[in-house]
Amino acid sequence: MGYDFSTIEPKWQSRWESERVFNVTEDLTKVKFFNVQMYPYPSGDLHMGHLRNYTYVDLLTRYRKMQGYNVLSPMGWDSFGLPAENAAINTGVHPREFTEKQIVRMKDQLRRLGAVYDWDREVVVHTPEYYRWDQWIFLKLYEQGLAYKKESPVNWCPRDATVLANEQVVDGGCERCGTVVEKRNLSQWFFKITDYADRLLDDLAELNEWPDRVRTMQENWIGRSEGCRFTMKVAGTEHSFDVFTTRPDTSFGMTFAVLAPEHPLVEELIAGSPVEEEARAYIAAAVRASDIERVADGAKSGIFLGHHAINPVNGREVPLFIADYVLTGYGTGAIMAVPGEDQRDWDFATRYRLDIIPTVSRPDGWEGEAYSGDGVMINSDFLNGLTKAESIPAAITWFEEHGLGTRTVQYRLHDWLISRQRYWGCPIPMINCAECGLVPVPEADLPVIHPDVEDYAPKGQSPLAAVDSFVNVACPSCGGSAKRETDTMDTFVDSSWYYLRYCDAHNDEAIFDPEKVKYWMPVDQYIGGVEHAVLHLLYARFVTKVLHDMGLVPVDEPFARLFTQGMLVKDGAKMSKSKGNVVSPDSYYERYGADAIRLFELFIGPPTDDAIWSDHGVEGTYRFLDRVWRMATGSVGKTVDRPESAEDREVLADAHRTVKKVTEDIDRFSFNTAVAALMEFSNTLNGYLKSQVGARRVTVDAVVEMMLLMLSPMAPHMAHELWELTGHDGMLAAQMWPSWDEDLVRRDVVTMVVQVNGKVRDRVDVDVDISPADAEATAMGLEKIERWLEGGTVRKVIARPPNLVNIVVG
RNA sequence: GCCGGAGUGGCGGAAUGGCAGACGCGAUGGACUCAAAAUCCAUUGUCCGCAAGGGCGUGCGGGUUCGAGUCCCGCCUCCGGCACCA
Repeated sequence: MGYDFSTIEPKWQSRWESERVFNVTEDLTKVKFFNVQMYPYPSGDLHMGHLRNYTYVDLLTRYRKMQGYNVLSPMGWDSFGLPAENAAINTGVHPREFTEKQIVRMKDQLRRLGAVYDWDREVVVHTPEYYRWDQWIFLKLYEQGLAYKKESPVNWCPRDATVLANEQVVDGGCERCGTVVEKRNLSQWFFKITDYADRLLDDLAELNEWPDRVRTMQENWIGRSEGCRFTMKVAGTEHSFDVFTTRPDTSFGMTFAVLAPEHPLVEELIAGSPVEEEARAYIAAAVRASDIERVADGAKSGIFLGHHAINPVNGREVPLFIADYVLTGYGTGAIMAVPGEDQRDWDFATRYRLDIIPTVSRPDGWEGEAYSGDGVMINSDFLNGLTKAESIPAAITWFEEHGLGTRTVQYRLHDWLISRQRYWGCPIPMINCAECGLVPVPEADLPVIHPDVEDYAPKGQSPLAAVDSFVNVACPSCGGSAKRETDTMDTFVDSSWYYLRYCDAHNDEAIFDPEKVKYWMPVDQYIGGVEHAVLHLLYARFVTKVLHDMGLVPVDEPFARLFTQGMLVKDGAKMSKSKGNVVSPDSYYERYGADAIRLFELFIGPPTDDAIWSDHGVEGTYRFLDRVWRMATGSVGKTVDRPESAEDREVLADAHRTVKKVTEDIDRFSFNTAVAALMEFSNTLNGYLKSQVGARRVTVDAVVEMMLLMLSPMAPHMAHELWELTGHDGMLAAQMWPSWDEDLVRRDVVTMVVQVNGKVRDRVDVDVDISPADAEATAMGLEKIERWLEGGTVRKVIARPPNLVNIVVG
């Protein structure tokens, strides 16, 4: 009977489901393991790149379960968002219908891979059951002042006709469609993530089980800078403005000052002035330009405002400019310019022939550019003679003592812009009343149901605004007529807390039962793509901290251990629909089956690294599985009953060594070498089964059993079928992971390498406990070695028994 | 520019400072077959040599060490992230 995966696979898939093998409840007698992958957007077809991730997650679910953990591995759908809406615009199919069809398809594909989940806890974002609690979270943030509406310059994608969060602007373009993002002044909803900037930064230190890469990316994104903020007066006026600098030590080198074109003071300074017209044109151009356009040419331009600012450290009056290299969104939107120590200021000063006064002594020969390195202070009055490191705090102290400035911390992180002018998202639960202003929807009125519309096309405001029955509402406060907020929430709000909902997915009284969250949280293993390093992973940490501060979640970091898998690459690009290089698993399912695909996904390379797709690879893992099948079903060699021989014992010992290796490899996420170890053992077993005397039946039974246990998380269908065929009771998934016997693993005789001057010249089998002296003697006595020693003097012998002896000859 | 990561056979990749190339793919030869597929066996870094054997070899140049793919210093190339962030 051959390896017929096409009947085996559906059989076990339905048994795992119908026998509820992977459905769990809170069980205080067991150690929990909360295994979560970043839930997918239901985009339809899964390709080989997706299957890699799903295989990793499923392997861990099955492996940890066999180790006795109470494993929760849930699944959900990030089902709000632009793709469904765009599909609706193109095809006229309602996003809900489109999305729900995709979910059905994807579930089917997960099933076909043999991926198992606790489907009782399925979370579907676009259902009122779920998004109701998005709205609830919004209200809680609003209560605490952590959600607010404000007019500010925001990123606008003209193609998707919606605003975007800073995190969703990639290389100056829209994360979704790539269109160059514009700046617009709009009134938008924000979450005040900057209140948590320090904690989000500091707590990264606790996340030891996160990849350094991700931690560094978050660190850079939060972008904490320590420095000094001080006020500068505009000479001859009542006006003043604040500047922020990380280099207060260079204040004596200030030779001009710059305001961002959008700075509020600019209007007052130019009104009625000779430069008004020129300045207005410059400002208009700067405001209109996208960020990348502003950066593009690299040349610094600006306009002298006809005013001077007073440098507080020495009273010097310096010319005041507007220039678009100063950004309105960072610091105070105004700078003191120190061309001697800042290259941007240097470039500007050179162009406009402004003074350059060095304040830090240069290395010999340094000229033609700004110097930002270390040195001794010069031209700097009371700072002269100090080093850069000494003079930064000294300068801040001076500002503080004179009441002119303060030590401050500046973040690159901005508040999270969460409102979107699109249809397919969670409605923001706010009402605008002419009498009462902004009024939150009372909790009892949640959910604010997302209404159907006829026309999904983006128009610069949410399509919901066209639904009169949705928009017009009685004010919850005064009862008068009022209008609903029609913007929807960024889908990253949905995904910032879904893992918490898994703990209690269908609670309709509360967002979740804190007791259940207490049992399951934190997520023990979180798996997903590194592309979420600063988006989702930062937002999720923020929301968890807020809910923690509210006393709802016991932990203040959601993900104890993070694993970011590499991408699957084909034809030099990440496998993706948009690149048109996807490999569909369909034909591979038909030819080789799910287990061979899974095994190849594991074997293809280190999970953290990108891997290159190879059409032949699956064939290799299929051959391996087919060989295991034949060995386990007795069609290879013959077995006999006889007492145990040394050879039998060695095969058993090898099986134990394999268990040890596979266990350690899975624990360190080295799945490719775990598979290789199993292949290696199968080669050993194959040779043993074909041995002249015949393999010993008891030994074969024992090692095949171990092999099936190890294969269970990797190639579960075949392993389960063979488990049953070889006469075992109970389902394989419910068995314990095998352990190994250290006495068997230990080798009595090992191969010792003998080197002469570091080059391997011979090998010899020795007792594992050989003493250094005996090892040396054995090595020196080898015929081949003696030849290498002839004519030389032995200077030194390094003995590292039982592995190596190195003889140094001079 | 700054911050990460990586460079090993024809290919994917292995290797707590101790036998470089495990395992797999591909290739070559053989067995089985009328033939093919499947399967099985063998070979497969490179150079010299009939062989025994030896030389060389982990991006480049140095160093530490009895011994370096691995550690240190200086480069090169590629990939990723951040970037007029004051």
